[in-house]
Amino acid sequence: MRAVFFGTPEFAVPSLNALAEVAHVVAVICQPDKPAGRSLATIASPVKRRAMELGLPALQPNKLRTGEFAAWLRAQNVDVALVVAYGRILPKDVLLAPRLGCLNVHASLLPKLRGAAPITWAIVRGERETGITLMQMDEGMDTGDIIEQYPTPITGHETAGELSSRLAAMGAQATLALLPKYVLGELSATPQSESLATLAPMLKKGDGRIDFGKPAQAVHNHVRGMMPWPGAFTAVRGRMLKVHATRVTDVPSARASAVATPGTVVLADKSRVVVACETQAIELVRVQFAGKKAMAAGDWFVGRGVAEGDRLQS
RNA sequence: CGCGCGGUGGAGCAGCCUGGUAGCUCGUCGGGCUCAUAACCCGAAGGUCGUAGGUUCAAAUCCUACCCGCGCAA
Repeated sequence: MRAVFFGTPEFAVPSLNALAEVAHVVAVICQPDKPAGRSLATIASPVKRRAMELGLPALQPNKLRTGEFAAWLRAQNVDVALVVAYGRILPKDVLLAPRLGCLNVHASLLPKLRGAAPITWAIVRGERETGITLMQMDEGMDTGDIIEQYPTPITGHETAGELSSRLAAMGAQATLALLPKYVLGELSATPQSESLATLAPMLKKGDGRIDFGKPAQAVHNHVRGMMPWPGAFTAVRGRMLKVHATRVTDVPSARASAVATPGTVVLADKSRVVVACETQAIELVRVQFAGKKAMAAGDWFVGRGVAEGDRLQS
């Protein structure tokens, strides 16, 4: 089997490894390197680095819609293209270039959570189950016919980063198990049911801001979902505060009578810091100020950076 | 040269501007108290103040260079 791989971030690396095992990978296509990091140094994407390790040629076209790229792809004479978190919409001529079209590993149980950030939104919305879907790509945003799905439960404490690792591994398993069969024509595909579709839009600046006006469970889901990127945050005493880990709890009965406007610190001692939410309360387990390292809530209190009655600005 | 912050006993911080005995809240260890407590009381150990130079009678504090950690932005 001859194939090409489209992908860019860490999530796609296991699938690239899997593809390299079951196919002759003619080329790896990823997004152009961009300046990143504190010094604005340009760093190669995880997929590009892995491609180089595997000795595979990496391409980083700036534009796919010129017709030029599709022509090049047709000339490669591949059976199939595997697309995993490439980060760009493929035009029709590219989709049709491989003999059997393009397949996509998507990190949700389609038609739920179509879009760029399915893992984050699965956690933020409190889904109990998610998974990966192998599908035939069409021109829509994650609207293609489904070949196979692998479900997995979402535990109550895992972050988007942790779930992402698990799903990336599942994507690799799917590639390993299903791609050869697909190329042999042994698998069929089923259209998605449009009525069940939901969206998982790309994360924007500020999506990480915490709203304590929601139930504690929702705040907890938000914090887990935004971890490690873009990170959940709020502000205390005029300083930006990242929230790394939380725990749903109740406002201690002794304090229940206190003013518990959402966002108010209702308990702060050397062991924990608890903030009122719309219902119940959220214990801030690990936090971080701009320019500082992450610290346990107890250390935050011991250093006198927080006290009962402080307000966190949602 | 993208912007900014920080590196002080094990932890989180103050002190630096206006050089001159190492401070605060915890933790640890020993002892005491209590039916009890992530409680309280008494005592103790533990620090080359990131590194290297410089200025000075004297540097955590002022100057220079470098190393490390981090936030924003991308």
